[in-house]
Amino acid sequence: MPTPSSSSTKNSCNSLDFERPSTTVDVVMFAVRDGRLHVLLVKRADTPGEPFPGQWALPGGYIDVLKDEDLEACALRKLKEKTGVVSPYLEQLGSWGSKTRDPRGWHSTHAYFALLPTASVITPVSGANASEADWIPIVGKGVSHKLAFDHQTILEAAVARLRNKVEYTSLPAFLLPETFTLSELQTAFETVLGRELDKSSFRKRVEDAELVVALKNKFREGSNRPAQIYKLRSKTAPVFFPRAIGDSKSRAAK
Amino acid sequence: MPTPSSSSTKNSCNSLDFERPSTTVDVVMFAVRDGRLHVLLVKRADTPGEPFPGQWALPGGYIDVLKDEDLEACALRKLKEKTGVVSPYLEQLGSWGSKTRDPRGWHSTHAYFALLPTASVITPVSGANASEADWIPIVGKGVSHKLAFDHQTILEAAVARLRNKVEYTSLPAFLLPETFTLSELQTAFETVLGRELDKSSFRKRVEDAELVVALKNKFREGSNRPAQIYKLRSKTAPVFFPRAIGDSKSRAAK
DNA sequence: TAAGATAGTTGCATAATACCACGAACCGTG
DNA sequence: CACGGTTCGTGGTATTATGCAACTATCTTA
Repeated sequence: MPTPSSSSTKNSCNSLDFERPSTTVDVVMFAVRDGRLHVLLVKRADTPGEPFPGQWALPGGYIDVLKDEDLEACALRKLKEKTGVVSPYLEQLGSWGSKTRDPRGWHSTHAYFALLPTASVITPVSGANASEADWIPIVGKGVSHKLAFDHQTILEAAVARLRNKVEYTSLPAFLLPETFTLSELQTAFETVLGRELDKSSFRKRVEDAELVVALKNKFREGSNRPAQIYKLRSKTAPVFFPRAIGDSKSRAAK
Repeated sequence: MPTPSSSSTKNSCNSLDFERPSTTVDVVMFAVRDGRLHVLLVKRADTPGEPFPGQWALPGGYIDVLKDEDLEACALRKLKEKTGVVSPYLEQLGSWGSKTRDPRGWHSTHAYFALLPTASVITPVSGANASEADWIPIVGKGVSHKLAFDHQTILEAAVARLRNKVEYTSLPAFLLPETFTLSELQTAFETVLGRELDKSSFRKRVEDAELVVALKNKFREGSNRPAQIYKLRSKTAPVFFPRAIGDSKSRAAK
């Protein structure tokens, strides 16, 4: 993760030029491990002079104007560097920028969030060039660590967005391996949602939306009655259900 | 709208420093004029050397690291400069950044979209310091002009987002003056949606969501039967309806 | 072979909307 | 001052996707 070598306070030049804010890209990467939702966080270097040394932060960093063609390419690069995954579900989350969010001066960040299939999580973290990294479980609105910068805010926004979208999209499907049973799919929804769902309703919904395709003669065996194995009809495009799941009371903002 | 005085190709300094992308904020401002949805566009200066001279573009420009506290403040500043409106509905739309979207080099922009009440549109455009500006009608997915940079893409994203949100939120209410009749409210929805709605369903929806409050003994007179006048229960917070409007077929992406 | 567990189905209740029809209040005209 | 025309406002049934509950099916384990 690149870092400006001059971490001096102001980076404007002799400047008739406008002083320009620094720009970063951060990625909130979600995955399910042993039935719980996790985020990938990195521990910042303990170098003095660097802001928030030794603190947990979202993976990300400065845009490389030579390597990165555009914002999404930059996010994908960081994703690949950290997890090795090349084409996960990736969505722009929003951007945060202010005078004060980074002690080095005006910074803005473009935040993305990604959903990684469980398979790829087995490669937990290559201890790459950068510092430590680990999967941290989501607790409540975020995570039980203090995060660097405004990453707490960003993470909470990502969790809120994901939880909200579960209500009417098929996003949790992207947290599963290529093939899965309907029970596993339902569990993924429940994990993200933090609440149990009715089996019958869930299956009708999935069926009517034509989200999945049954694999002929493929069954998950070993645990009692064998379960039909399915795959997604579209590996990349999420499905939008006609109505939100859950009772109208539980739904609220954004 | 500020512009870097050195419009030379590269703006990195002597630089051990990382070369950093330029950052702008653009605002898609919507309003309803004589029954049609409009956007505010500005004509770029005809200065040679400037990219896209004389072309229509979204209002926006570079972040002022001295004046702007954060991104939203920057968007609000531009809104006020162009329209005089100080507290409209404002929502972050997304960000676009790439090596090629601005011929001067790596640029990224933070895009917002705003909904302005019809009253404030009477002040169409102060010909302020900058160049020409005008309200342009939305046709189809966007506007029938060629726009500078990737502003066509951004505008289309804004229109799509607005149209999508009409289905399940009360956003069009922010396009109306403080007080209005239910018919006017419905018309605002229809204007944005581009399709007619059933009166009975619409009113039940609005009623159940407790979106509006009736003003006792206030009626719009002059046109046949007087109509009850209402105001929003909350001037700032949108309401989320329990289900999407319209038949499930018409609904599709994002 | 019976008990337990997971998979999968069926039927009725519910909630918010679509669709259609009607009543209410005001405006113009003759 | 009756009467058609227009806009405002409401009420009734149909539709659709979900919630909820009971039931059957198939395998494992003892």
